[in-house]
Amino acid sequence: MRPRGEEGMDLKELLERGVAEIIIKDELIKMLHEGKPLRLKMGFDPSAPDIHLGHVVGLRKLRQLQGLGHLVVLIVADWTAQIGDPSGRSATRRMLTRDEVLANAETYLQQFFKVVDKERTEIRWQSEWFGKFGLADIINLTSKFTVAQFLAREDFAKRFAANSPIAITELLYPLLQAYDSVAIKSDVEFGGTDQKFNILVGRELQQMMGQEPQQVFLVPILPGTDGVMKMSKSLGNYIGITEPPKEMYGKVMSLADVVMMDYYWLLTDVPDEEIERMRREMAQGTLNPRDVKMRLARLIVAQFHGEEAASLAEAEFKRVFQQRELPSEIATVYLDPSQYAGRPVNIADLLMVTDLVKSRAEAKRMISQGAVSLDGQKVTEESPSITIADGLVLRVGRRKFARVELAK
RNA sequence: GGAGGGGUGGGUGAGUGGUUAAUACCAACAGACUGUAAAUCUGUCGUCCGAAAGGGCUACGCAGGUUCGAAUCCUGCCCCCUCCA
Repeated sequence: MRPRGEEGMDLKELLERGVAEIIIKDELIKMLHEGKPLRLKMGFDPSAPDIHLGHVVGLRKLRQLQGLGHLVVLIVADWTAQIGDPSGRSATRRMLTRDEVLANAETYLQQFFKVVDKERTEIRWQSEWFGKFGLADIINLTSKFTVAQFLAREDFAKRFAANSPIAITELLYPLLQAYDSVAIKSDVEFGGTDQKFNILVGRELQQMMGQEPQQVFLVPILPGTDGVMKMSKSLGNYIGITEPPKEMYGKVMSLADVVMMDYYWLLTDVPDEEIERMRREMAQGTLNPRDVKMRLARLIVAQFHGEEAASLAEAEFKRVFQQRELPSEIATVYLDPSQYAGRPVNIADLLMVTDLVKSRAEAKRMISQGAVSLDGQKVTEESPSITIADGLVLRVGRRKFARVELAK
């Protein structure tokens, strides 16, 4: 599934809708009018192979520009991934083996091409050029920049002022990224607003090495499902593009209302005027935000799973969460008859063996909170036992279900 | 090389001998309500036994020790950070 409407998309809209900043916009427009295919640089860190909606914001822009005939150059940062981050501050940036890099790259590409056109993409491995880099090359590279230049970056300046550590590798990283731009002769580099500094370093290095400096295309950072922090896997507030339709739909529905319209703006093709209209009508109270969010959920699921899956996910959502009925499919757990047939079974035990709770303590908590039901009947006793009948449906809270059956 | 600060439950971060399974905030989970898995309110939030009352076990970087009793004191070790050189 690909975002719709990218072919022949209005240039003005392409450069404004869902865009944070373009440096230098006039030059980019000029380049786009010249008609020759531009090289659109996008980097990928193989230590984090899963793509979530936050990444999709930029990928949609790539796709739209591909629609105008331009070429995406995807850089697999295999070389830096194999160095790792020796500062050890982040467990996510550990050193990867060659095999891990390859496996992650494969996963990534598979997801990447759900949004970006494979036919108009060139894949480059960073080790192509850094593989033959020596110490002299690195010193040569660092000699082109000063500490003052780096302190111009707000993040570094703040940390420096606050006596917080700044690892040398953190200074090296933008240089490597900048050299990538030189290596592939990038015309435009894409990234979130947090990449501004790094991408600008790329511009400078290209100029120093006699290339035309790349343009900088920055997209806004997408807020996560909590509506406060940026979407990221480590914060657990993300929606992955390979998540199943139901899950994806549900997660969109769990978005804080305040960021709903950002999602429309950044991740859908709903026209600006219509977004404005919805915003207005919700403020007036004539439009139910729930319906606006349901439409959003549907649009997003459809992008990755198709219209049909989106409809099914929506129907399922209505059934399970709005009407509190059972989902269409419930996993069946088969129990050993010699242990469970024809005798009373403690419900807490049953919740354990069906994996609906993590511990007996949790099971008791759930029961006392009135979260447990059997065939739709709420469990109210403190320590209930039942005799198992085939097809019995257990429910814990709103989202967890299991059907039990005695194994034959 | 020298001086100092610190490692606490998913996260931030209190707590300097007992009433501390450990304040608070965030996240998470449940319930109510609703406009949705939004917002709000209430509750829960190590685990095992127990219907419950209650009782075990495990937990404050690691290993020992002092003590009736330690996250808190002592010793050693590991790790992180800051400053001076």
